[in-house]
Amino acid sequence: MRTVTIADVARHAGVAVSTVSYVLSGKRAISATTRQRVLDSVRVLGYHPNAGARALASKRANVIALVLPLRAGMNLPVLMQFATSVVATARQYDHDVLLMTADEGPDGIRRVAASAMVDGLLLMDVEVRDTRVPLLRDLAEPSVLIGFPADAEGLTCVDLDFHRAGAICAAHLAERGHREIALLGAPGVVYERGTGFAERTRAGFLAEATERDLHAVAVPCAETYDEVASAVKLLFDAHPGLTGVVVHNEAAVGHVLGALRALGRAVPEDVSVVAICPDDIAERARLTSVLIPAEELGREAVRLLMAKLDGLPAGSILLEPRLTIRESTR
DNA sequence: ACTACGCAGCCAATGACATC
DNA sequence: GATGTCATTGGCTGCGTAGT
Repeated sequence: MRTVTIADVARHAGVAVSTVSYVLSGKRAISATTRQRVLDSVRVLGYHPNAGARALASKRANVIALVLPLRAGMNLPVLMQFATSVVATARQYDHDVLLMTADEGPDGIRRVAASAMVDGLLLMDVEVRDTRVPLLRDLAEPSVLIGFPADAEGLTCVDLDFHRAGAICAAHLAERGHREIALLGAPGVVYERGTGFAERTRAGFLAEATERDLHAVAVPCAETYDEVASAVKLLFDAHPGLTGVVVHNEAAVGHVLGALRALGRAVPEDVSVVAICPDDIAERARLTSVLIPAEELGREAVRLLMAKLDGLPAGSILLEPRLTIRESTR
């Protein structure tokens, strides 16, 4: 059976092709009776617009690219929260999402953008010196970054204010009377790569600790139980007076708690723990935490990209972190 | 003023035909 | 036979306008 085109709908409804187009796009007023006749024909014939033809005529693909590197040390559940939120929000703006991983490198981004396959790009896991950033400046298509590169001039970026997040955690522990605190961060490779959020959390944490005259250390943290356990043991061997720990590593949170238990240190009686992680993880373990608002970040990123597609100015956004106090700190 | 129509144009792929 | 030129094709959008 031949696919149904807009011409079939027009014939069936007894109107012009352009009238059908206007009914469907809503860009011009069409009388209620004509409108209903067209919509009935659409339903009866089972018409769906041809995306290729629509892109040809409108110069809009109604597709955005989500560039997601899937590098070592990334936390997949959090990444999926972002991706889900991006796809759902894009649908609200009548856009679909093309998922790109990093295997193809900058060439892949260039190819997809230059071929008019997508109208705009969303980049996740942006590094401080991201090689993709210079490319984005040259591209005709608008883009939004989730994460901040070193030089964000002329770019639209969205992120949680991780510097503040690190500081808030240190401040909370200080207010609860802790004098010696530690940050267990992302895996080492993440710092070596220059991923902004990891570095900024550490900087904010250490700066706030210095400000409040605390003794503070920050160490990277792997994700298998054995590695976490030995890191935690080393930490307490080196700093026996440690009573406050901030964990900025979703995958390691559970292991850190297990390792503390194994060392005979009770939470929160002996050690207070603050996590920077999605709410569901913190909720499950009743941890005091700063939420990573993946859902909101994805939504805001799409919103900004859509604004840019409409030619509107779109400034960068830093979301203010919020601390939720649960049972793991005292 | 309002409604709906006609038609040019969007761009890459393909076919028809001419030239080397 | 390979190569070049040009018109046509596809589904849809949106400007300009005819008919009330």
